[in-house]
Amino acid sequence: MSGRIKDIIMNVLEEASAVGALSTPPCSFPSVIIETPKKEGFGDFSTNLAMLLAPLEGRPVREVARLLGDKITGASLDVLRCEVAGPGFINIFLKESYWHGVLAEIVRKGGAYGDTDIGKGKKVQIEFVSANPTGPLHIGHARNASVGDTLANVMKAAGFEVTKEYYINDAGLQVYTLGESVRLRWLEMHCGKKVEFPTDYYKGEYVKELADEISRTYDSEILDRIPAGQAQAVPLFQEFACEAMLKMIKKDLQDFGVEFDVWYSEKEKLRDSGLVTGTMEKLRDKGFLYEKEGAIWFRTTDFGDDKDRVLMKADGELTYFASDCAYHLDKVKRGFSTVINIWGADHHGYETRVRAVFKAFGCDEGVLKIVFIQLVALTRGGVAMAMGKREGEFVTLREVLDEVGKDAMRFFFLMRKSDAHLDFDLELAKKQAPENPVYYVQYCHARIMSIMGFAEEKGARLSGEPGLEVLKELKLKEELDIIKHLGTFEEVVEKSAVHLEPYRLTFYLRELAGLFHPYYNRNRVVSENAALTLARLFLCKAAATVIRKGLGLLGVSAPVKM
RNA sequence: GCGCCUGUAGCUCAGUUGGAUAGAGCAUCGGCCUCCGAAGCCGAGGGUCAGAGGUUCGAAUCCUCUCAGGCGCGCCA
Repeated sequence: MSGRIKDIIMNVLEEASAVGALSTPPCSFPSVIIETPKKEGFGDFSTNLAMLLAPLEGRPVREVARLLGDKITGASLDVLRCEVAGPGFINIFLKESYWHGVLAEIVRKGGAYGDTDIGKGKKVQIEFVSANPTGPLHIGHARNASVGDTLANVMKAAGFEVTKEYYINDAGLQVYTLGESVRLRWLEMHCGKKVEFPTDYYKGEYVKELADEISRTYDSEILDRIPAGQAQAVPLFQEFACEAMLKMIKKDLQDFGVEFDVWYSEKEKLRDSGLVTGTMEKLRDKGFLYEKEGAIWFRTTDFGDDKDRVLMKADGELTYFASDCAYHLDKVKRGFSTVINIWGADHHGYETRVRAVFKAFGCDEGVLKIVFIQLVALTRGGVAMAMGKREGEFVTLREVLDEVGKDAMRFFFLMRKSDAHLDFDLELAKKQAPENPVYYVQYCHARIMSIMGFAEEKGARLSGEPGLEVLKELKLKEELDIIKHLGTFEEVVEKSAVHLEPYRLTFYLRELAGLFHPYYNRNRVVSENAALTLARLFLCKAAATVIRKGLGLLGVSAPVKM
């Protein structure tokens, strides 16, 4: 909404330069920054333009500010007046009619309000969650999923073409270990054998469940005929377990409101297809590989890494990193202009390594963006809860989902910057009480819907789009404040997308609800005054629309009743 | 030891990317339902922005150093 004002100012600058009122040529103008001041009395918008321009002009700041202020006032009927304040800010005061126009536009756009085209249809890939299919998703994955999915929604709204992708790490040691873990449990539980269970194997209860399941699925004779040698026994267990885990993960995510466009199998797409070995050959041709102690190394130190990395181990197995080289190269080949990885913060040491791949192939490193997600500290009524997959004691996404629900979870996970620690208290998230912020916003929506229902009973019905004659009834400061806040929604969506910071949405929505609730408490929407009632109903409608849209981007429901 | 992240009210965090007198929520205390949803509202107290320098019209924000906490530093993923 500040865009129109910005245009006006840029025109003013160019014109002033053309007629000689400014000596600075248009090519060296500072970029025009419009702010919405946080203080009352500083106008609707303000700009620091004069402070940046004055040194170039070689004139006093206030003189330049006054000159520009006068011209801005004259340039648009929407501008009431401009004031020069403080060290040289130009504070711009707009007429009420400007804001009525903003409200009308929001109502007209409806559910499409908030959508912009700054992404210009650029292809973006967001890879997130990508948990190994070696166990159920835990609470950390839930945060990752919330951030990734909301970021995808926000970027779509901002006009990017987004592909959501889950990388399935279904080759290598971890899934092998899972298969072995299940096999050992099976031997123990269904063959009555005494087994030594290695400490670094998966110990969770779900491993035993898998052992049960496999014994039900397969004829015991088939399993019995498996020779004692592990190498042959494992594939059946491994595939079975991996598939079962993946199925569970997909179901968890679906119930959490997250759908992926692509499930990318490491085994199928990278290993079996020969993409990994092909990529290694290319690296070899470029001279970045060498052999040492029976392993094949990638000289990532050429690209800022602090040590070289193994691609093929001495035992002939490929490393996870080998796959990742091929995977990231493939992402670039698929034509994405931006590739976003959402990683747990414990992976940050991995970043330079992956960037080395881009550099080695001469790819623009700027296409890779990594969002780090800090750990979630889970508490119940303030008491810490244990985490950690290997220990077999972890809180799963499913448990929390069943207990507190999708809405509270998704909202809570976006109440903090991704790279900040997050305290998540189960008792609080569950509470249907004022200290639970998700209800504060949802309640606002339900309340507005209720008001509109009441209005309809009284015979006040909204139809079509509001004209300025109708909206001119909205004169209260509180009403204009709500419109102004509604007017920044597009900008919030854009900034969330561009800065990869979807958490901005939760703050925005809390602020919006924080403006509406007090307004409601002090003023009647539905009253004897028909004209005023109509105008206020339009205001309500716009607020509800934006809340619904915002919650929708977060993957949180906007209930009509609660 | 090296690298990344963090340090703002009692607690949990914002702070429009360098702007004007640093803001919310929770917690605490005191008020508000004959009237559209009290899951709400109104009011009060609370600060050496970890510390020290520097950059400039101007710093919570940028640079350097120190202190404190978290994470990472595998032929694991």
